Amino acid sequence: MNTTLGELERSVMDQLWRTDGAQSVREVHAAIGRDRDLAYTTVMTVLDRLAKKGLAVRERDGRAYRYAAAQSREALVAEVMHTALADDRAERTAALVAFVGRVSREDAAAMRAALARLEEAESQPEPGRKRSRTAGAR
Amino acid sequence: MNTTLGELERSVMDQLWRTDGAQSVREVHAAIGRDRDLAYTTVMTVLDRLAKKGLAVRERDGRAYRYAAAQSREALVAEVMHTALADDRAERTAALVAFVGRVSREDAAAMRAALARLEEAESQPEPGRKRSRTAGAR
DNA sequence: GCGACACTACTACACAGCGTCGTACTCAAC
DNA sequence: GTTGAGTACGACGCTGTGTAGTAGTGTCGC
Repeated sequence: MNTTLGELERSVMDQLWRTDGAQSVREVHAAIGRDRDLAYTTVMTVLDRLAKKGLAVRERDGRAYRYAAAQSREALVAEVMHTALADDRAERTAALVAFVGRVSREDAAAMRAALARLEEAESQPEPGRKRSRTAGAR
Repeated sequence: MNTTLGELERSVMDQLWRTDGAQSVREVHAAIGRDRDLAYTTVMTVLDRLAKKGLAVRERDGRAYRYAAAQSREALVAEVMHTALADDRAERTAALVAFVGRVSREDAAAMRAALARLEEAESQPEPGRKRSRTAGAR
């Protein structure tokens, strides 16, 4: 899946993420159109392309379709970051080191916490304990 | 800077990274040409575009130019990963958590080590100690 | 000094992705 | 059956990328 989004595509995805449930083309059009003047069909086309790329999913609602983001924004970002990494072990490590080397203090703290939780989860593989854990999409 | 590379552009960058010093168009062409049959000027054009994008730097060498990668592969990967992250604090954190949540064991270890070194470097800001540290580009 | 060479600069063309719409077709409700 | 909302499909221009040819220019051997 090509995750390189254009500007309008990104705006539309933002709108999908901004709202919880699925939205009709008209709703997305209305929301996006507040800033930019776009034809209804333009938004429809973008939504259609997004669905074809797998970034959005759609469901029938009577005659119309309703669109929703296929995955949360953070999941997509994480995926992009992962695909940026090479396959080669040494190169992955080098890139990760370079990445970590320039994150902000807050970012570093967030990563430490996440890593700690990861370790914790691995060290006690009892399926009985129902930890809330990271819980992918919100 | 647009870091979305095409396939050939990526091959050329790989070749630049593979070798230490700067390379002439002819050298890059020869190296790339082992796998694919390309015209000399094709490679030259790509190298030129890469330089215009800031991904490669070139220096005169007599009549010819010699090209080298502007930054190490890991630095570029790290940059791509950074630009993937949003500006919004909460979103950054969420994305980082999602990212960390699906790294391999080795990746996690590498990140832990890098974070530890980061912390260590911050906790003792004595400028006297010349630590070798991560040493950005190689 | 001049021609052969080696390079670079400039230009071009096809194809794909994205922004942007228009038009035709299809149902359901009057 | 007419109308209105919505979808499907096609289209056009622009930009980026893969690919390469041709012209211009400086260097080197004779």
